This record gives sequence, C-alpha cells and structure tokens, in this order.
Amino acid sequence: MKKYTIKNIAELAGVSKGTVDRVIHKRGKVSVKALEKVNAVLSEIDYKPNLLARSLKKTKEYHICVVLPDFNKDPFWRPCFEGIEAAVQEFASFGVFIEPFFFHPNDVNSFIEINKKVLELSPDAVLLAPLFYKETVAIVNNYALADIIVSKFNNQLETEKTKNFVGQDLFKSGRIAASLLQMIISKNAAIAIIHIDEDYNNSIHMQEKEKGFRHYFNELEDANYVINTYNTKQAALENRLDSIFNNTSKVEAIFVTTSKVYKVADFFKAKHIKNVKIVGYDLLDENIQYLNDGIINFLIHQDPKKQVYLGLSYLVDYFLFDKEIPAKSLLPIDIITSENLETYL
Amino acid sequence: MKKYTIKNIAELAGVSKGTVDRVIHKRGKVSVKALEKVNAVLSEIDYKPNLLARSLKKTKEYHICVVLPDFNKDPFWRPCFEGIEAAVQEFASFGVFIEPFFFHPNDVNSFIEINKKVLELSPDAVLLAPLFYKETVAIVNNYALADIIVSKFNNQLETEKTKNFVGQDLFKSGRIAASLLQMIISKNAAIAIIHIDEDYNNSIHMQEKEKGFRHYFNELEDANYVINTYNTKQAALENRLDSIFNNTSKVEAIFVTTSKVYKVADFFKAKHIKNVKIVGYDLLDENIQYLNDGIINFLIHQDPKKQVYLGLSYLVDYFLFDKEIPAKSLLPIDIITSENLETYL
DNA sequence: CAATAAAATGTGTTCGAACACACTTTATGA
DNA sequence: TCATAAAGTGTGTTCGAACACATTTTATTG
Repeated sequence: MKKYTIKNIAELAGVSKGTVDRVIHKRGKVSVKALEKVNAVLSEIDYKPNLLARSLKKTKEYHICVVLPDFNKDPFWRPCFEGIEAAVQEFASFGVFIEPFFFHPNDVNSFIEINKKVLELSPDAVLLAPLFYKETVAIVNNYALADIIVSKFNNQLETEKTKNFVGQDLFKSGRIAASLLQMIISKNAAIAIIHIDEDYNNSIHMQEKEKGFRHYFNELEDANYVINTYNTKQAALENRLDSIFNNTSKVEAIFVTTSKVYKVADFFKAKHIKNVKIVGYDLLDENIQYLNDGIINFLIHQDPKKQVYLGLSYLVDYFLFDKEIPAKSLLPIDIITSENLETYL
Repeated sequence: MKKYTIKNIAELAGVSKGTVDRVIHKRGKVSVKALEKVNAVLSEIDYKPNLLARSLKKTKEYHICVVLPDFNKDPFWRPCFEGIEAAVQEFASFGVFIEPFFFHPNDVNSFIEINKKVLELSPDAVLLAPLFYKETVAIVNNYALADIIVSKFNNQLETEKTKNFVGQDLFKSGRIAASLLQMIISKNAAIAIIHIDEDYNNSIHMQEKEKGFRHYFNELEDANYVINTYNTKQAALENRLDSIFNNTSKVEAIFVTTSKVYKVADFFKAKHIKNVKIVGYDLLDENIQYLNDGIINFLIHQDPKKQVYLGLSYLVDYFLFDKEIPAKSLLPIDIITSENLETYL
C-alpha cells in the first residue's frame, strides 16, 4: 500500500498540485478536463492525506472549555477533573488548549454565570455537564449562535443544538442494578430506592435509573417485589433511614441512584445493621472502602473520567483531523464488585 | 500558556535554531556559554516540541507485524483481527503500516514458521500472541537480535527481552469467576473447573485462572466447596460431561477457563439440564446467545480487540511521539451479564 | 479582432522540527 | 607566527498539505 502525496497525484494526473488541491477540497475553479484527470487518478489509488502535515499547516490554536461542577462540592466530579488534566497534557503539544470551569452543583445561578463567562471567551468548543435542563437549553442556544460547538457528558438532555453526548444509558443502568440485587436477595423481598439530592437537579438522571430499575422487576413473571422510592436531601438522610429501618422493617435491599451511596453505608455501619444489600454508583474513595468492607455489594461504574477524556478526544480529533464526532457515545456499564474493583483503578 | 518554537527559543537565548536543536537533542558541539544561555531559557519556559512537525519531518514509514492465531480455527481471535483492522485504518495516514500474520493455534510449527517469515520482513515492531512458551522465548530472542521491538498481548509470558504486555491479570480473573459463582450457588456446593484445549498450549493461561479460582474458595472461612478439575479436548468433551453429570451428580456450577464455554453450554442445552450455573470467558456470538438464554450466567470479558488495539497504539505512540511503552498494561476485568452485555457490543 | 473580463492553472511560501552542510571561531602543533 | 585541525555556530532545505498570489488560458463583448 503505497503512500501518495498531493505531488504524486499531480504528476500522475498531469496537472499541478494546486489543481489537485482544488479538486480534493472542492474549491471549484477547475476545468472539466482537469477534474476528470484528477478524479481518475484518485479513484485508482487510495489517497489518504497526511494528517500530520495538514494539521501542522493549519497551525491554529484550539481552545476548549469544560464546564462542570466543582469537585470540592461533590467528589463525584473529581475523576472528571483528572480526565481533563490527562487531556490537557496529551493535547497541549497539538496546539489544543483545554480549560476547566467550575460551578456549584446546587446553584443554578453559578451554572448560568460560568457559562456566560465561557461564552465571552468564545472558545472553539465547550464540553458541558448539563445539570440543569431549562438553563442548558438557553445556554446551548447562545453557544450555537456564537458558532461554538457544544458537547455534553454525563447527563443526556435532548436539546436541538447539540447532538454530541458521551455517557451511559441510564435506564439500562437501573435495570442492571436491579438484576444484581435480584441475584442476592430473596424472592419478593422489599426494596428501597433512595434518591439523595439537594435540589433535585439530577432528577431526570435519577428518574431514568429508577424507571429502569422498576422495569426490570415489573418484567419478572411470578414475582412481586415490594419497591418503595424515597427522595431525601443529604441532611435529612439519617432520619429518613431511621424511619425506614425501624424494628419492623423487612427491606432487604437498597438502590441508591447516585454516587452518594456511601452516605447510606455510613448509616448501616453506624447502626451495625447487616444483611441489607446495597447497590450504588461510582468509585469514590468512600464507596470503595464500603465495597471492600462488604457493606456495599455492587457499584456501577459510570467512569466519569473516561467520559470527559473521550468527549475531549472527539473534539480534538474533529478539529485536528476532521473526524466526525459521534452523536451519541454510550460507554459500557461496568459492574464492580470487591473482586474486580482493583482492575479498574 | 504560550506555545514556544525552536525559533522563539533561539531568539530568546540569542543563538541560532541549530544550536537550540543541538542542546535539546544533546548532540554536543555546543559551547558552555551557549548551552547555559539555552538552558536558562528552557528552564524559564515550558517547551513542548510540536509533535506534528516532528513526526512529519521524520517521514519514516513504520512497519508493525501482528502475529496471532487464525480466527477461522478459533473464533476467540476474531475480535483481535477487528482490533487490527481498526488500527490499520486509524494509523495509515500517519505512515504506519500494520500487517497481520496468522498461525494455527494448535500447531507449534506454524507458529515457528510464521515468525520466521516475519523476522525476514524485518519490521520495526512485532505484536505477538505468545501461545507457546518455549518457542516464544527463542523467537523473541531472534527479534531482539534484529533490533525488532516485541510487544505481547493476551498471554503473559515472562521473557527477558520483552517487557511490554497488554492483557489481564489471569489469577484475579479466576478469583472473580469464583466470586460470581459463589453468589448464585448454595454453600459448599460441588464445582467443576473445565479446561478445554487441544494440546494444552494455553495451559499456563488456564492454570493461572484455576489458581485464582481455587484461591478464592480456599480463602473462605467456614466453607468447604468441593472443586474438581477436568482437562479435556474439544472432541472428548461430551463424553466427559456425560460422566460428570450422571444421575448422582451434585455439581452445581461450572467454571470454563476459556472462550470455549459455549461448547459446555451446548451440552446442557441438548440434555435439558438446568440449574447448573456456568461462568466462562469472552463475548463470542455463541456465548452471547447462551448468556441471553440464561444457560451461561456470567461471562468475563477479556476484550481481545482492545488488547490488540491498545498494544498497537502504544507502538505507534512510541514511534511517532517518543512516548514510553508501559511495561505491563492490565485491562479491567469486565463482568458481563445478560443485562449489561449490550453496552459492551 | 482586439480588448477585457473571467476562468483555470501553476508557483511559491508557510507551518515547526530535524538535520545536512557551510561557515566562523578557537585551539594545537611545528 | 602561520598552517591546520577541531570545535562551535548559523543557514538552508526537507517533510506534505494548504492557501495566497501570479500567470496563463479561455470566454465575452464592443
């Protein structure tokens, strides 16, 4: 498989490299005769432009802003930051400048503000964790007007102007949680779904998971699991759990729909309650600890680091190498136990 | 973070770009005074050479050969071929030429022959599936003498001359299989480990998995699972299973140490035996079918496609961008059930 | 059929690093 | 002190694609 250059093609076609260039890029100003000659050669050979040379010439500096919650406010987002750091290193020598911007996960205004700031910087692209639905729609619109490409990760909100999303299928993820619990609890047991959130920002996120979870059990034949849902803020969690796990409780299993599952585990450890199975999300240090202790039984890995890194890779490949960005990139839903945990760290 | 070029540095240091180049590449022929001036500038700024320009200039064509078993003989290797195809596409435009070479997985001679052939081609690197231990040692030696870089994947054989390996921790993988079965079988149940192989080429591979599997159960306190190991060739498998699963069998679970687990599932389907739990390896079409049918309970995903692709990426990054190749790259050990399967396809 | 516009084509420079080669300065020995 | 070697330094070309600009060819009009 010989490698051809523009010059090679020009010689083969008996024209100049300028003409070949115009044909390839459809810039017009080419006679029918020349066009045919060049196309004849192009159809003969498998021309792959040297991407190194191409992006070297372009020489443009690309600026990508990542907008995500502050990981000091919610540790879930720390791996995302690590993903950004990795990407910064990796892509700096290609002239891509990646910059993170943080907002408060419970404060819509900080979300709006930071996006306003980013918009003013007019970067080439924005990678966004769209926690707030309504506001995201407006913001994405503004970005679109300013010709800024927007990709989203983690939360899949259907907005017209962005079609790029990196994340997981949340419904399926809920089903998986259900199937895992089913394996280790008795038939028709009582199950609690717990949504822990401050202002229900994540509500769509959590609701999808719940739907999937319930869907799994509803689909079972000859089974009648008792599933109750509890919404609570972090501060009220302990009281809530206290009221659920009173003396008469028959709840055998808990599905926590976010990475906050360690908060629930805290409770069980403190109260020395055993034999309640717990499934939750994400490899936070606290969760890992409880998984190893056997208090949490399964974690579902959403791999936020990979989500961010992949989202950024797509943008870089798009800018540098004209690759298309996949509209939807759904990552595998990894099942984590204390046994295979290590291999993911 | 401004981007500096050699020319920038030369101006800042008051020398020519040639001198800067000599300093950066430690080519010598630089006076102490000039060296100091350039180093002063270099320590001030964060110079990252433009990798695009660098590899463009190098212009060299790299040739990488992948040596692996013929996937027509064993479907396990098909995804590897897909990984190669993806890499071929991806890296062709960077001047990297990747070529697969197949040997017969049960024929040492074909392994030796094909490697001889590859050696004669004197590629820049070889990515190797080292099925046969003794022969691999000799072959790797020959490659080393010819200054050909060797990376290995799938089977981790400790040879002096190669330190690059992409694969999984097999011992851990065995432990994971054990932990999965433990969740769904009764306490102190009887378990069969089945090694299916023609000539025990994979023996090290399979033995590691068995060790891990047994280690898990041995470690349990107050438990006494009965674990028996059976070695069999594919042709003899049915008879063997017949003798194990006779009327008095109490075997509740089976661990098949390779992707051939569908062969075992074939038996159970044909004989209408239910309630025997099965764990095996890899997402072959046949295995996927049995997983969905509920005959196979878990599959462990070794992601051979990713192994090959990653192995090739490392080599390309090494050649093009001077990145170091990690000595050992252990991929996550994915637990696959009928629920999360789809997200891996 | 000039004159001029319009279209087509070719030439040359640029991106940044790498390196060959030419040139200048310093060191060494007779 | 001069010749010559050795060390140090700078200049210029190359990689391949992209594009600006100059030049040539063809079409159009009075």
